[in-house]
Amino acid sequence: MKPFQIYNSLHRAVEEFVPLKPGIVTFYSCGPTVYLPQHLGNMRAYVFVDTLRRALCFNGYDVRHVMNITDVGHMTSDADAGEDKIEKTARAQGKSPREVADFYIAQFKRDCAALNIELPPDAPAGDHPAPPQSALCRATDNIGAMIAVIGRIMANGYGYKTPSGVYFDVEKWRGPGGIGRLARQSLAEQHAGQRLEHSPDKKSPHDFALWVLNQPAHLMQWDSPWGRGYPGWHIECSAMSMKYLGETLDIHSGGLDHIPVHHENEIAQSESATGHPFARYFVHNAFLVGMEGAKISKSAGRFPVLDDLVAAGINPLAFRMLCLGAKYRSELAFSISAVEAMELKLDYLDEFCRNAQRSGATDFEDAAWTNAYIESFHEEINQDLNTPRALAIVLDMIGQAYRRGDLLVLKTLLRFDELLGLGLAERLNESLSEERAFGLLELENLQKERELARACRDFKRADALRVQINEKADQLGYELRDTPGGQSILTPKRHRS
RNA sequence: GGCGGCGUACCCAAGUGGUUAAGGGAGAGGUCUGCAAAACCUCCAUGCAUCGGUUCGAAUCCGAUCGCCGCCUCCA
Repeated sequence: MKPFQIYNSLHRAVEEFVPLKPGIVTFYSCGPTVYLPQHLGNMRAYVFVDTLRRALCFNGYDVRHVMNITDVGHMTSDADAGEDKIEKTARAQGKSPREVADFYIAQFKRDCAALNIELPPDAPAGDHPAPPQSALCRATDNIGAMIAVIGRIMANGYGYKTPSGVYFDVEKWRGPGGIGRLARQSLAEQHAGQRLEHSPDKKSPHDFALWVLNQPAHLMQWDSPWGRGYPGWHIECSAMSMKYLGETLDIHSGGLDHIPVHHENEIAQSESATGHPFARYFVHNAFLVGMEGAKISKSAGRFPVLDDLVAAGINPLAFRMLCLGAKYRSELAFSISAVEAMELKLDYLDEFCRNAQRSGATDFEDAAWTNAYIESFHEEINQDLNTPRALAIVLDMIGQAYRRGDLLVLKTLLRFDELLGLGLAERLNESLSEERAFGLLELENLQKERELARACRDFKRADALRVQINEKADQLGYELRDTPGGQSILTPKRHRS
């Protein structure tokens, strides 16, 4: 089996993945900013993060995963005097910033759960002598860690204090490649068009805030060695990744849009503080786009959220499958019909699982012919997460199973689903709720009656009974279907069949 | 103005130098079935925005043109 390979934005190439410490991966993901619901574009990013995490686990790595939650410090503009987005929402809704953040964090977690995105456990609040190695951590719980990093940057001479804040001295920093290593864009090039506003306190317009001072209107303020204020918008990632995962990360993930500014600045800050490389692999996901090919974004106003799909009666996991149907580095054009096509296929997988179980697949080892599929599946995953190919292999295997009349491939399929995360095992094992079980029991008599009618070739009566049964079964999400053996069965209703 | 990306069938989408251009949806035909449904089978791009070039050979490399999009402001 070829080793896991991933596209590294640092070198713009697909590279073999080799962790710093054998068997262990430190993985930091840029998480949500919680002042609005996460739209489907955001959720695509987290499906990608989850898929990458699963792929690393699939390859036997012990993954230590940290994701941040930005609940302070994102400005409505980068002019160093903009309004904090969370505070803006708080004012608009008459809530405290913490309440706003809590609300959207809960919603984020709920959406992740619906998509089978496994988040790291909540980090304990406050400073701990031995912080956990996987954590979902909030910026406002880690102000101390941020101040510590800023202190190191200052001590190393890369920051300077002014009345409006503490800034990072971009011109002075000459780390490997300097600023622009990731984006491959020199500072001169970056600002050829000059859209950046100058703050009179900055030595250079490229300098960015580490700690903002003298903004009395801001609700969220903390004391620091430089005065009362709040952190700049890049420092949390440097501080929290260091705190939980160490000074050099194996993998740092985020959206493509983070390359030129956020990640550049993170690298500069972190490396000027520690003197060590910040992250060995930077991975970035491409956007979900609308039908016109335009980016879906929070600032653009209208954007679909997971609840919109749920309202349309679509299984959220169909959206996950849609994401898996395209490479994470390709733009994906979103449409309801595209999700529906995937939902159809998801139903097909569920149906296969039930068929396989009925034929006793849970009691036997899988057929030997699945080995070739296991190998090629793993190979595609290790090839920079080629999930579309992997999905094609899964479907091919199932078609093969039906064709051979040998459904003993359930274990293999469920093993694949550990990577795909479509929840096949959960739905298969989902025990019927009492109410539903009771309802189905009631239908069994009618079902037997119909079978009798069929045996007597009284098809008129059989069809009438089927209509009657289906009317009731439909309410329970089931439908009647005849099997080749002549038996009739009640089975979960397929979507849009 | 600078940097970057994309353009593959009706739709979504793999493939980035080499036999017949993955897979899915939609569509057409068929097998099976009392009928339905499910499942399976067959068909569905001599062509990969356009035009040139390199090569024995290109969707894949190079150049030009057209079109779309992203970033350089908060953004996955």
